Amino acid sequence: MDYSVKAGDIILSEEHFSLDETLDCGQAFRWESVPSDFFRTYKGYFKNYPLTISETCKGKFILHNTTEADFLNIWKDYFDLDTDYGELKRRFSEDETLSAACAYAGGIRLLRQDAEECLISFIISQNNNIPRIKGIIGRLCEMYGGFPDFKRLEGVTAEELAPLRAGFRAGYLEDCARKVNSGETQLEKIREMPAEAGAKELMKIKGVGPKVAMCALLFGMYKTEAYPVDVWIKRVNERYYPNGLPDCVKGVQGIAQQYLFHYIRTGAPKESKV
DNA sequence: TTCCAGGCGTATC
DNA sequence: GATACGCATGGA
Repeated sequence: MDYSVKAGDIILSEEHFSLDETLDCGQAFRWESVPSDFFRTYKGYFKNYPLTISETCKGKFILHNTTEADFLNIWKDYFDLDTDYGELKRRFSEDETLSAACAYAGGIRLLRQDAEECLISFIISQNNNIPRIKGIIGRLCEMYGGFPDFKRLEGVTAEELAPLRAGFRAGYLEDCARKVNSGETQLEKIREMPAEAGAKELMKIKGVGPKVAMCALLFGMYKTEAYPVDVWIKRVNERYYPNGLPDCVKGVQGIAQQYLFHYIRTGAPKESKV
């Protein structure tokens, strides 16, 4: 990673980074591609700090209207720019499937997102599709003038959330807000726990099962050993890893999961019937 | 019309 | 502990 300041913008070089592959791969739901003169431009947020970022060519980026202080304090961490993804991918290359997945979409990075936003977002994600998840979250942000933290959601009821059209998940959000605000669920303690113990704690919330808990830990608390298993990863496990994951992913299964998730959905050859 | 979407709660065995 | 089924909503 290398950067410079130029006319109020940050100019960033990072070889292992693609906006499409990182911001539109189902780990974050508040980034949208917008028209521009550049190869690609996205608008989105960390918490409620806005950013417009362009990819001008492979490995070259502009963070528009961004001070060096904001880059160093917010965006460098958010985009996980201190982690060497080249080194990670070299480790993954020991495994044939992961090697193919990294070759297919080598610009994926694991975002260091906000814990509260991720917990809420992945409760909404269950038995749902990505465009509709984005719609519900968009309406939530509209209702509260930005993504609400749990303090903002204190005492909220499923009825009050009806305009979101979140369906049966509204009741889950109500229970989640109540448990976090009462201190029954302590996210900062969970952040310090090993993933398995943290997941067990999160699963006391109604509507949080193993998959949502692991997503909250991986995406919202950078627990890289958390390995969320959804229908797609279940297919990966059955097809490529019937005897378990390879040793080379130890400790960073969650990052490997991102490459595998994207690969099995859009890149892997179709399974032929025997 | 039916099926599916980054699952989970509940009932039943 | 394993398995079957319903669940709100909306797009394909």
